[in-house]
Amino acid sequence: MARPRIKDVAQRAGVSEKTVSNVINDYVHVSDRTRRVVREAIDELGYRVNLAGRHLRRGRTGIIALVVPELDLPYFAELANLIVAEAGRNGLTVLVHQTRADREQELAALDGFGSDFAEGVILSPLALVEDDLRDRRGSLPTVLLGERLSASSADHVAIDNAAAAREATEHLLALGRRRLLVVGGRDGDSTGTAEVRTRGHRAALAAADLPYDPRLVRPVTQFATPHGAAAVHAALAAGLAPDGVLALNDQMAIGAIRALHEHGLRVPGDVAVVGFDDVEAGRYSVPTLTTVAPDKAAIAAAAVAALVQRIAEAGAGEPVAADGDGPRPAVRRRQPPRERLVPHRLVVRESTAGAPASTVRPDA
Amino acid sequence: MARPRIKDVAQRAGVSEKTVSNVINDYVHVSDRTRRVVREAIDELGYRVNLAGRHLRRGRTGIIALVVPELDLPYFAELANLIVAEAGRNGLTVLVHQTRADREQELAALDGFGSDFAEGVILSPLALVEDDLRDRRGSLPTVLLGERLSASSADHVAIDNAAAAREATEHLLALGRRRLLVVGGRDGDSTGTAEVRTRGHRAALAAADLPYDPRLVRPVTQFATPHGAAAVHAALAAGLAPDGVLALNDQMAIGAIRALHEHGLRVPGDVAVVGFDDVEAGRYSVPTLTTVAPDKAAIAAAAVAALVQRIAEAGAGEPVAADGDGPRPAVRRRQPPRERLVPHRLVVRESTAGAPASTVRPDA
DNA sequence: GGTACGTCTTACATCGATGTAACAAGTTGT
DNA sequence: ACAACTTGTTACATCGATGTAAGACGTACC
Repeated sequence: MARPRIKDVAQRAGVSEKTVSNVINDYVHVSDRTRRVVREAIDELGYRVNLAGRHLRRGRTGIIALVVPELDLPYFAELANLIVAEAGRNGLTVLVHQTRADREQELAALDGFGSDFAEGVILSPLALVEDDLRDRRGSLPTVLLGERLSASSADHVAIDNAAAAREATEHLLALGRRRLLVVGGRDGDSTGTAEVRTRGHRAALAAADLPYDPRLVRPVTQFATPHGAAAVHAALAAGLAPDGVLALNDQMAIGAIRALHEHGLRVPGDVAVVGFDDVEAGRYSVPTLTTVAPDKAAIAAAAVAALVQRIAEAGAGEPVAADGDGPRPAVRRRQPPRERLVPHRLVVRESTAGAPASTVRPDA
Repeated sequence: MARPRIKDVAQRAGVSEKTVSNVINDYVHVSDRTRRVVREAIDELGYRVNLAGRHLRRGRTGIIALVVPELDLPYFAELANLIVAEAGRNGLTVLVHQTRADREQELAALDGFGSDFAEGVILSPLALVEDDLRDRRGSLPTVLLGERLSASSADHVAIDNAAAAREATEHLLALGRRRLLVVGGRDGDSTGTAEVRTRGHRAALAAADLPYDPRLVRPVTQFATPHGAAAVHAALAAGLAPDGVLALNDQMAIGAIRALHEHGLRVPGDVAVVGFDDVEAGRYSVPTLTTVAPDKAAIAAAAVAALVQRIAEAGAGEPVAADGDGPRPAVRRRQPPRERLVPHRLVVRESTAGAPASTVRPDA
């Protein structure tokens, strides 16, 4: 009736509980006969190991948290996808949380949600400020994605946003576009994604000896499709007549294309559009979307690798499974935060090239 | 150095471990003074409850698994989003897994991934067949989404797919369209999504006294954008000249629009297109997409509610936290599987209506 | 004043799995 | 045949938190 325990398996197989445990964990010194008998008992009872018990004893849960602003933003969905897979390869299970860009939620995530369930956190912060990260007592191993928080004590994984924005802008300039609208852009010297990309954009303008018009930089409250559309509507209504759009993510680029369409402007004929992220939707939109493609698999791999290493470092100082009172292992020493830059490339498609491309054929 | 335990808090506060536990769990009979002292000790040490220990003792983990084919399919991402939120409201944490439509993975999910960590599973099956669900010994509480498996012992939540497909088809017929291509359709009498929707489509044709042309039903191997595009390419290449497309999800509809565009056909002028799922991409595509919109929030709510109930039923028969050897509670009796239909509605947009719609403005 | 009761706190056992150390058996060498 | 190993198995303590039952303390009432 109730779920069988190791004790039940042991009784049925006529061995001790520890022997069953040894079989389950592929301990070497178990005779083949015993092993077989235990396996049979396990099968007959439908026994499955209780992770609560195992985790308690082992001191490890094998669970990490992935914390993103919105899971239904395609960029984060695709990234979550890759991170779950990568974590699986490392024997870790991923708990996905979303914060809806709420600072309290992001702080809770850093704190392991008030418990020490997760062993580490991969966090894509939006609302946090640097002070939030300065002195975190709980100090759950943490890796940050995207936004950089300079004062932080956590590792950070991202593309070179300034260089990427600069390349995207140079691409538009090379096409002869001169009045470039930056959708989601924001002036300032903070380390936020919007600011860093805007600085890259300005660097490209400066390098080409072109003037910078602040009115063409349109901040948004969210990097979402409707906000991209609204920014374009507002810009056009304000009499600005852009011939190019640098949208700081693909969602906003798609919104921008939509808005341009509603104003009777052709893309790329009248206005060329570039996005960021290379989400799938941009590969099948009309027109297809030129975009800065981060190597998402590399981001996932780097983030998981960094977290695994941090967890190992943190665990090294703790008496994880040391019975008795032997001497403690070497004292843990916290390593300084690491910065990992991941490659990106500009993928040119119809929204800037104008050349018709054929849809990829699936299944041979 | 090492993470503080209840024992450490107790020592610091000068009380017993149980008293600390009582404070943490808001037990009533604790004096205000003691409560305050304990709270201070907790704060000073940065104590956080260890969930492994708590779960072991309580016999519950508060974790459910959500298992979907692909997290980066927008439909599942949006649904996951809602389910995570809904589960949170019920005090449950969600572990997200993806199966990539692999039968082994789906079976592993039903089995709780070989452990009894999760208390229940919400599964969107693609590769499972009915026999897989017939006699599951582990019998983790399970709720199925989408595909219906008639012989199953699990609850099921979905929209009325046949009725929805019928309504979508009737909409196309009402516009005067007569040669309707069914992208992703499939003849047969199974309970798979493709078959059920195709039957709904045929019912609409029959009700309108229109002939059924099997060549216009194009099966696909995956409900993904490129497959939708490929199906349209193939149909046009085969000389079929549809004036309407019923794509069985929005991803394929977007692929279909893309393919039609490449063939110089206008949407909806030459060909009207309807999709399923109402994903965000369809609200900002050019043209915007007419689609069958399932009430996703209702799906999430129904799925979580059903699972919560199943978990409660399953737990009722187990000696969850009964110390000693008192009499067991009443024997658990398994309830028959429940079928929950969730509302849907047809959202008419440009891809069939042709009337220009204005982009929604965000932020007031 | 003494008893009965209510409030607050504690000692202890327990959830399930596993590391440690000890102990049977069996093997090898001399 | 006996010591010195190796191999296979077991008893027991333990991870951290909490339910149970019982004890300590205080108050109220007769």
